[in-house]
Amino acid sequence: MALPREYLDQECGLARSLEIVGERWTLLIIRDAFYGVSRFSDFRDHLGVPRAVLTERLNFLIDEGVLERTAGASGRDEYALTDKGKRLWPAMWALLSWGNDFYMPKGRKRRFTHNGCGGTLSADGSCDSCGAAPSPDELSIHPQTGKHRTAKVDPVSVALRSAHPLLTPIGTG
Amino acid sequence: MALPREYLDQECGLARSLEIVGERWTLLIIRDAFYGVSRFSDFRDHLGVPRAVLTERLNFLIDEGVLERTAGASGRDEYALTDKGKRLWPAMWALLSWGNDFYMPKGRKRRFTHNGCGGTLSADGSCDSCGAAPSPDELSIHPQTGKHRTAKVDPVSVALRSAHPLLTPIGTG
DNA sequence: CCTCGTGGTTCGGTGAACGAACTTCGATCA
DNA sequence: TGATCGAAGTTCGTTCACCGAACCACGAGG
Repeated sequence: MALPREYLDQECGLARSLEIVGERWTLLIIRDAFYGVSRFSDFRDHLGVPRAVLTERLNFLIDEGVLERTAGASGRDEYALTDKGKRLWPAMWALLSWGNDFYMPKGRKRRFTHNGCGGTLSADGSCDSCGAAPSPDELSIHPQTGKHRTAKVDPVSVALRSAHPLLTPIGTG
Repeated sequence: MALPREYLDQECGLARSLEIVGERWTLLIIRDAFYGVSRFSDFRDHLGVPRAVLTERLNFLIDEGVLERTAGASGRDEYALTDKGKRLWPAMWALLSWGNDFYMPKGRKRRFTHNGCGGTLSADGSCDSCGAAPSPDELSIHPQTGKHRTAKVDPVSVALRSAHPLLTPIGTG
């Protein structure tokens, strides 16, 4: 298997999860999919992951039903989260939020807002305005307010410098 | 660094989190710490992780302030989660819950209950009885109801076959 | 027909993880 | 006192996943 050398006989949902999304790069690929990245070369350019690894991860996630591949317009493959994949949002947000709290300086955090009411997503995943726990398709991501250390020029980095709803394909050209 | 070969210039809380807890075994070690595992040999026997890797992970997590080491009674080292480590609980639970939903058969899931009211922890991290979102020190873990495929005999596996509050050292003798 | 971009595959090198053997140290036992 | 034991590592040779660079097949555009 392409698993991270399985976590043998750990009879626990966490071990099962880590066998699917616990390998290097996998959660960053899924994060980018939430951000609206859909094309092989965009994942590749934004993350800097080796092609062979990206190929393997995408195929594995498709096999597991986390992503699905469709032949997009102009023949280019497109990758998108399935419902099962979208249900990784709470885990994504919890990890992202913990990293924000302990490792990101104030001005460098990306902000997520609730589309309906305009509130900001707080650490526990609820909207600080209406109190609901929005699903990812009700959220938008906002660029960091601080200066960028290294101004990356790949289409995804550029697109993420303006506000953008989650799960909506990023304009790449 | 002992990092998983850093996720370079990903200016994102998720990438930062993964540099701390994204390496193989790390989240399982933290899970066991939530379950009350505190001694080197118990982590080792329960997880089956190589000694050298366990040494490295524990030291790294201590350096990062996720765990702390204390000289326990009888001279044995003891490891416990810090407050920073405990704040990984929402991420832990979200991943565990996703794995439960998609990969664990009904009878094999461990149940978590809210100590005060006796309610069961639901997928979104709230108590299905009182509606609160309990912190880990308000929770207890309950054994799986189904038959065990392989009856492991290490002290931690044995202890987890009966109900036990989280973050409370497991009796190992 | 030639060129370019996309989405790969192949390949040699490197570093991390693996299991087994060995070491150190304090407590226990004869 | 000397022998034994277990806990917590360290060392070591092998294996395996990840890495970057090069190569390849295909379709679109000129």
